[in-house]
Amino acid sequence: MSKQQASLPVVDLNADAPCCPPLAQRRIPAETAAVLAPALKALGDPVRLQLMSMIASAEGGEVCVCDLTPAFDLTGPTISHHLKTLRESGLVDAERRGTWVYYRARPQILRQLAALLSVEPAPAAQP
Amino acid sequence: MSKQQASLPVVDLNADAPCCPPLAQRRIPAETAAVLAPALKALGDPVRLQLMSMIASAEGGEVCVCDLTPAFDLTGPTISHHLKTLRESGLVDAERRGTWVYYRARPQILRQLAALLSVEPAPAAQP
DNA sequence: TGTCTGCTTAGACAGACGTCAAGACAGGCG
DNA sequence: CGCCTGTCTTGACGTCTGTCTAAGCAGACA
Repeated sequence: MSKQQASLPVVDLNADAPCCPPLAQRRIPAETAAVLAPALKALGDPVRLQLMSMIASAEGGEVCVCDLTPAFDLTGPTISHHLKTLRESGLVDAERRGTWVYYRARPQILRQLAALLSVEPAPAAQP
Repeated sequence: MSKQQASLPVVDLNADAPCCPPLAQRRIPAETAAVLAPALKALGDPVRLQLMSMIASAEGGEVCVCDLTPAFDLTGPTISHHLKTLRESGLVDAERRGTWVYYRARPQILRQLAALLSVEPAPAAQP
């Protein structure tokens, strides 16, 4: 097997380097949009955005579900459902240790999205 | 009453400076999530993400709807609907000039979102 | 071993979303 | 003035999403 195959995903969401130039710099191709849109969609819900923030900002890099659930006026299954969405988008990872399940962020994808949305610092009145 | 009223928007999406610290640095409050999530949701559709890219990267800073529609296998009304969604999220602005309607990006909100999703450069293998 | 706690899965339901066809409106041109 | 082109709005339809209750599963502890 060669290192790169044609069937490899067009965009590698796990790469450390930005996968693509900023959205405002060049028109992004349909394939890139199809890969990145689901991650943005996953963050497009207030509950999931807060969950993502709680996980990503957690000390030690991980947080127990038992600490996430009481922070919302939602039932356990609903929180679990949102966490599953974040998991399937590749934004977080879960691991069971004994009784509890711990979630941790995958900063690579956040970096990809931040790079995608980045804009030049300012319109900068041209000289 | 103090200078700030409770009814003021918690987050100013049009400010040039980032409204809030990165999502991974501190847990974002519910109000912030409620304001920013809709913008992410709007970008969470592949068609709208491409539209946003086409508008934001357009030369001259604006683009005619007549140039956007033929780029997709979708009907005019559907593109118009997606553009309306982007408009209502505050991501773009529209202006009619004669027969055609021109769209232009609002980079402030993109900046807010990029700042929100930004992560420290790398985990940096500790010495 | 039995039971308890914590998390996920399964099923159901109201509401929102993406898409299209048809109609309405604005502006240009013969 | 009347028609034509280009875009937006409206209404409809099927699908997806967010939420809940009920049930299932995994591990801990007496």
